[in-house]
Amino acid sequence: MSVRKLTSIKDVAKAAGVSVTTVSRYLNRTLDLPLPTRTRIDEAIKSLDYRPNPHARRLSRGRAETIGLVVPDISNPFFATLVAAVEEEADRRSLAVSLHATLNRPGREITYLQLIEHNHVDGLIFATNHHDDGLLAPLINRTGKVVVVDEDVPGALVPKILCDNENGGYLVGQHLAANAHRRVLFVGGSPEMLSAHRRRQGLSRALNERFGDDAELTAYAGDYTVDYGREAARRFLREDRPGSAIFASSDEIAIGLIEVFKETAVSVPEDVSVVGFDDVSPLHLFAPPITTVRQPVREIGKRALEVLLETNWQDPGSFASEELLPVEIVVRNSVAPPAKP
Amino acid sequence: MSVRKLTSIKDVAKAAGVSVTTVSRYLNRTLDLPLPTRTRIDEAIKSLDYRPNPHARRLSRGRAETIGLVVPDISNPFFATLVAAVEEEADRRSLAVSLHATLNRPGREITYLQLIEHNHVDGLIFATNHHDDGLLAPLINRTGKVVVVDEDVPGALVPKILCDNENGGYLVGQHLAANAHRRVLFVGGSPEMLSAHRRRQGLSRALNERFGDDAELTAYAGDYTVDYGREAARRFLREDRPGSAIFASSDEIAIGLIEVFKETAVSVPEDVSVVGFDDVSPLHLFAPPITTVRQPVREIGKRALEVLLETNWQDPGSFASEELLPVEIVVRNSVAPPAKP
DNA sequence: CCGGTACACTAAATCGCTTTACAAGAGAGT
DNA sequence: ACTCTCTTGTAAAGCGATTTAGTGTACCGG
Repeated sequence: MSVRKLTSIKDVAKAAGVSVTTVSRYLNRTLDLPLPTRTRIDEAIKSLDYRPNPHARRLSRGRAETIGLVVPDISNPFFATLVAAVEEEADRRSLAVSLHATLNRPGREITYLQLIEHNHVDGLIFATNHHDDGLLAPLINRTGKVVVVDEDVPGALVPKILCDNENGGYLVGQHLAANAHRRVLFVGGSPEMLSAHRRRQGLSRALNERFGDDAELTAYAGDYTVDYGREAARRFLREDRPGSAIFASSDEIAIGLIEVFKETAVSVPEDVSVVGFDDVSPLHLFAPPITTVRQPVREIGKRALEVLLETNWQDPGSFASEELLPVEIVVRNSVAPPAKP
Repeated sequence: MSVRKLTSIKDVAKAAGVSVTTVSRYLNRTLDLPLPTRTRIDEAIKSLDYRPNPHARRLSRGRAETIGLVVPDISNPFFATLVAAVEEEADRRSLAVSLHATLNRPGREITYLQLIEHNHVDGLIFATNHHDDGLLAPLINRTGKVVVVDEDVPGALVPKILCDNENGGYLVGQHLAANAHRRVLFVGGSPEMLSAHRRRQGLSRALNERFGDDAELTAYAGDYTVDYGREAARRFLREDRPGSAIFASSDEIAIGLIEVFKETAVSVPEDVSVVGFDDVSPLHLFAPPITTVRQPVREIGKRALEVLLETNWQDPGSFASEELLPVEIVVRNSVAPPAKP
C-alpha cells in the first residue's frame, strides 16, 4: 500500500557481499558457487523477501514468460473449457496466460496476433470460429509461434490441433443411418470452414454407405451459436422439414433448435431427431437427453500448449502439421427412427 | 521469425530528427508539439511500423497495464461468464488480463495474490469459493488493490462486489412458501461462507413469515459442484427426505441433484421440488425446466473492474465497501406443491 | 620459478522506455 | 533595453534485471 520500494537484486547482492552478477547468475543457474556463498545469497533472499521483478527480467531476456490465448468467446462452454485446460497446463509450467476474446469483432484477431510480434507474449494459441477472409494466414505465417486449434485457418503453415471432424460426422451418419434416417439436415458453419466441411463429409460418407444415391443431405450454414440454431429451426419448419433428422454442428446450435422445437411443440425425437457436437453442456439432463459427439476439449488445450512449447520455431516450414484428436459419439435419447421413413 | 531487430523508439527519433525524449513525451501526451514535428514523428512511426516495447514501458513506469483475475475454476459456467465480462471490460480499456485458476489447490490463492506485490499486475479481481482459513484476509489487506467478487472474504478491507444473496434466498423462500412447502432442505456451502449464510437466512425469513415456527429448514453443506449435488441427493434419499423442496445454492448442485433423481426415478417436481441459483446453464431446456435465481454475473465482472480502476488505493481504509447487485427469480417448472403438505 | 588451469567472482554494457531537470530562442510587456 | 514567459525541445539518469568478456588468486606439475 505504502510506496515502500521493493527489494531488488542489488539489495540482495549487497546483503550477501557479492556482486549483482553473481546473484543473477546463481539464480539462473549459470554459475556454480561454493556452499558458503550460496548460503549467504539464499539467506539474503529469504530475509529480504526478494523476488525478481518480472518486467525487468522480461525486458532483459526479451521473453515474456507469458502465452497468449485468443478465442472467439470465453463464456461459450466449449471455449471456457479450452481456456481452463490451457491455463492449467501453463500454470504447471509457470507461464502466465494472457486472455483475449475476439467476440467476432473484425480486426481483433489481427490485433491479437500482433501481440507476438512485439514480444508481448512468447506464443499464441489461436482459435477462430469463422472463415478467414485472407488476412489471417499470411499474418500467422509472418509472426510464427502460433498454434491453431479447433478450427483450421487454411494456408497457415503452423501446427494445428483439431479434432477428427470427419470421423465425428461419420459416427453421426452411422448412428442416424442405423435409425433409418435417409434424409438428413446438416446445420453448421459455412463450407469454407474446414470443421463444417469435414463433418458434413463424414456424415455424407456414412449416409451413402447405407443408402447410396438415395441419401438426401441438405445443409444450412451459419454461426455456431444458439441464435443461429433458433433461426435454423424456424427455417427447417418453414421449408417443410428437409430431413427426418438434424445434425447440428455444435451443441449451441442444437440448444437453439431444441428451444424452438419446444415452443412449437415439435417433439424430439418423435417428430425429428437431433444430434449435437462438442458435449460440453449438460445435455444429458435435457428433455430428451441429447445425443452428441464428444470433443476432447481439454486434450486439445493441453496438447496445443505442449506443441507451442516443443516446436522448434527457428526452422520455419518444419512445423506445419495437423494433429487430429479422436472424438466419440455419446448416444442418448434424441434419435429415434422416423415416423415415415 | 528471423531475428530481425524490432524498431525501437531510438530509430523513430533518428528518423524524425528529434530526440528520444521528444518522441516518448509526444506519445505519452506530456508534450505539445507543433504540427510539422508531429507529422514527422507520425510518419516515422508509420513507416518503421514502430510499436513501443511493452516490457520496457512496464519496467520504466512500474506498472503492468495488466490486471489479474483469480477464480476457482474457469470451466464452471458461472466463472466462465465472469471471466468473459472482465476480459471484455479490460479490453475496452486496453488492459491485458492475466488469468489464474486456483482449482482448489491450497496455497494457490496466496501465490496469486502475491502477483500484485511484485508488480506483476496492477490489481486483482479475486473470487474464491471456500471459507478463508484465516490467511487470505490479512494478505489482501497488506497488498491492497484487490476487489473481492462473488464470495465474501471476511475481514478483507477492500471493495466487494457481491449479489444480493439474502434477497435471492428470500425470493426462493417466498416462491416455495407460495407453493405450500413448509419443510425445505437447503443445500449450499458451509455457513461460514457469507453467500451460503445469507441465502439461507433469506430463505428462512420467507419461510418464517409464512409458516412461523412450523417452518422446518434443514441444511446440508458442501462444495458448489455437481459432485456435491449428487452426494446431497443420495443423502437426501437416505435420510428419508427431510423436505418437500430443495433449494440448491448453485446450478451445479442442482444439476447433481437432478442427475441422481433421474437415475432413481424420483420425479421433479412431483416428488420433490428443486430450485437452483445462478442461472448460467441452459436450465430452461432441462426436464423439467429448472427454476433458479439469476445472478447478474456480467454486471459483477464489469463493476469489479470499474471499482478496481476507480478506487483511490492511496487512502487505505477509505475503500472497504460492499456493493450488492440485485438478483431475480426465474420461475420455470421445477416447483409444484408437495403431494402431502 | 614459470606457465597453465581452475576457481570464484565481477564490471559494465544492454534491453527500450519514461521522466526530471534544464536550455536556447522568440516574443511580449514595461 | 531588460526581464519574463512561452515554446520547443534535449541530456541523462533511472527502472531491475541479464549477459559478455574478463580479472585476480591459488595451486600444481615440471
